[in-house]
Amino acid sequence: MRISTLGYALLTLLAREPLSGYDLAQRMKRPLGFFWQAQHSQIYPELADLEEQGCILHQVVMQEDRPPKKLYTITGAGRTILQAWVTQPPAPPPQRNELLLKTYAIWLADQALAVDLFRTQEQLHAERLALYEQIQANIERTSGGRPRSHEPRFGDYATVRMGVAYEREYVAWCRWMVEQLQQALES
Amino acid sequence: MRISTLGYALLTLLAREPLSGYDLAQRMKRPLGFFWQAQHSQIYPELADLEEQGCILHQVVMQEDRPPKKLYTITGAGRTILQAWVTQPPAPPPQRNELLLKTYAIWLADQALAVDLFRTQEQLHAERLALYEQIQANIERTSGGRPRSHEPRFGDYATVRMGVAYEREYVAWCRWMVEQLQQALES
DNA sequence: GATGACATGTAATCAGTTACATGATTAG
DNA sequence: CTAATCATGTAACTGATTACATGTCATC
Repeated sequence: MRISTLGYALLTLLAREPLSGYDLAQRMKRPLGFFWQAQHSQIYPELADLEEQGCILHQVVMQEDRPPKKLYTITGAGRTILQAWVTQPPAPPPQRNELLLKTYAIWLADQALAVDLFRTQEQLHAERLALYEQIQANIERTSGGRPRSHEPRFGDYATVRMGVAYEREYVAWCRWMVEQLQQALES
Repeated sequence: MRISTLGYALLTLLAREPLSGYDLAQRMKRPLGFFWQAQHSQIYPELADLEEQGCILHQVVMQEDRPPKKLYTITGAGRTILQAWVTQPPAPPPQRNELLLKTYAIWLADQALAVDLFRTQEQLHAERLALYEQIQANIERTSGGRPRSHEPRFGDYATVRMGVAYEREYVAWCRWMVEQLQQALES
C-alpha cells in the first residue's frame, strides 16, 4: 500500500507526459539518472504496483514501425499523492562514498599511486562538470533565461544547478588532494 | 573470497588500532559514518568473514568492569590487501538524492510548502556544516596545523574538508531555491 | 530493581543489480 | 541474415536495514 521512492520517481516523470515502461527506463538513465537510477527490471514491476494502487493507468498503443507498447498515464489520484509527497521532508539519505573511504586510509598508500588516483578522479568529475554546464546552458538558451519555479523545466534547471556546484567542489577538492600528496613526494 | 567495501572499511579502522566489534560499530557511526555506515548486524558477520580470509585475528580480552570482548587486529596480509585497494579507482557510485527528485517535481507543489521544505533543508545542512567546521578546527588545533598525507590524521582532515565544501554548497543551493520559490509567491 | 552502556550475535525483510528470457521491427 | 533498437517481463543474488535475542556490569 506504500509507494516506494522509485514509485514517486516514475510518477514525477509521468506527471510531465504519458510514457511507456521503456521510455521511463530511458529517462531513468537521463536526466533522472543523475540523481536517481533504476533498471527496467525494477521499473516494470513498480508500474504494475502503481497501477494496482490507482496512481496510473495504461493503454496498449499499436505502432506501425515498432512493436506495440503500454502507454502509462498518471491519474488524478496519482497526481494528488505525488503533490503531497513533493513537499514532505525526505529522510536523511545514507551517504556512501568509497573515494572518501579510500581517502581515510590514504596514509597507508604509495603516494605516487595516490596522486594517480586523485588525478583520474579529478578528470572524471571535470567531465561530469562540463556535461552539466552544457545542459545548464542548453536550458537557459532554449527557455529564454532561467525557468520559473512553476514550470516543469525549473526542475531540470534547479537540479542541474546543484550538479554543477557539486562537481565544481569535487574537482577543486581532488586538486587539493593532489597538491597535498605531491608535497609529500617532493620532500 | 572477495572482500566487500564494508570489509575494507573495517580494515581501514583496524589499520589504525585494534578494536572490538562494538568499537567498530561506534566508529561506523562516527567518524566513518559521515561517508560509510553500517549497523552491528552487518559488522559481526563481516568480521567473521575477514578472519576466515586471514585479514584479521582476534583475541578475547577479559575486562574488570565490563563484559569480555573480542579484540580484532589486522594481519600483515590484511594490511597488504588494504594497501592495494586504497589506490584502486572506485566504481562510479550510484547517486541517489531524494531531495533532487522532489526538486524535479517542485513545479507541482504548493509554493509556500516548497519554501518550507528548502528552509528546513537549509537549516539541516547548516547544522551539518557547523559540525564539520568544528571537527576541522579541532584537527587543526590538536595536530598543530594541517596533518601531512602520510599520517593517519590526514584521512580525518581530508574527508572533513570535503564535507565542509559539500555542505557549504548545499546550504547555498537551498538558499537559492528559497529565493526562486519566493519570487513566484510575490508575483 | 531499573536503566543504560557494553558486548555479540541471528533472522526477516527490502531495495537494487545482474542475469536470464522472449519477441517485434528496421537498417545494413 | 545479422545487428541494433524497441519492448516487456521474471529470477537470482547482494548489500543493507530493522527486528529479534541474549547476556554482563555499573550506577541510580
